Amino acid sequence: MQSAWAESALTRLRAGSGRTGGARREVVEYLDAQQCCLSAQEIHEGMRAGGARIGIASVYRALEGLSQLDLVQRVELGDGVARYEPLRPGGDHHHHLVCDDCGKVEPFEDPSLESAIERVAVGHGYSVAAHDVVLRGECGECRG
Amino acid sequence: MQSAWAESALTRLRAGSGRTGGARREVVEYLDAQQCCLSAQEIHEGMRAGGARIGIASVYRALEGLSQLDLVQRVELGDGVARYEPLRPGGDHHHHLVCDDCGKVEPFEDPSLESAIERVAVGHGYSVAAHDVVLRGECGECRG
DNA sequence: ACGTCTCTGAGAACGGTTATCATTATCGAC
DNA sequence: GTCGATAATGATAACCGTTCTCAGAGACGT
Repeated sequence: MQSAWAESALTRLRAGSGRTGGARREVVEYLDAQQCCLSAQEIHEGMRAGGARIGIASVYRALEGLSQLDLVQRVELGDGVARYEPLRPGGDHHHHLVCDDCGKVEPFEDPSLESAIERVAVGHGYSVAAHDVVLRGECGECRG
Repeated sequence: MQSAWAESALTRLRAGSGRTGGARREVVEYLDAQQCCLSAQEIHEGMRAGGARIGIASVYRALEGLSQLDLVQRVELGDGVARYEPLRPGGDHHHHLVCDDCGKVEPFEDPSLESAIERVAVGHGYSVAAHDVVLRGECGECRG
């Protein structure tokens, strides 16, 4: 059973070069089961733990291809590692709250934030393809 | 002639350990003359080009200290390198527009964006210490 | 000026990401 | 189904930004 996202991702990847090897398909399926962003290394370890014999290079290649097709969102949370998450059409567009203490990452969405961003982009003559908003601080638990 | 920011930065760096070597002072002075964000390597090269015999390690150390004191803002634009810019009190709090084509980085500020962020933080019980907003796309020139 | 202790700078080490390359697997043609 | 061309794969090396190490230099109190 595959979601519409996974199906679309495989189709569009295949359209690029005519072929789809096993590695890219497995990456798509693994990503499809995730809720929030993961680093390339986490994806690699998770897939190996699940029995896949995939190489780290293939994970990066798959993510690069998916990113260029706007099928995954590349997210930088400020710790120097890139994270990735599926970009489902019309779906749950969100950003991230990061706790500096415990490292917890929490998604959020806010329509007024989105409209403010859109206003800025238009006002500066930009055609904005992507935007990241990262809030860092202390979460409720760490504040005690 | 030093700005209030440079003076405050040197005073507060000195308060930390009691001493201020030449390297940190030169980094502060160099940063003080900048308009927008620079990477550590750009800062290093710029200072060497200006005749300073500073090592890259000292640049990173100075930036780390300044960052902990909230005297510089660390900015990630999504290309995997950290950039830094002076954080002047009460001043021009801004975020960045990045052109995917020509690489141009342009600052912007938007009060309604700030208030939307503040609302999100409060709503999630976070005490937000910092936030980054990065918009990526094509600038007016590259769109033709 | 002296001694102590921090800062400094060169280079090594580190970790995430990208490039290389021999091998494997896919897909169309037959 | 088999074959051949060719893209994908995975192990490893290379790369690059950042951090660590350490001997030597410099700053500060006396």
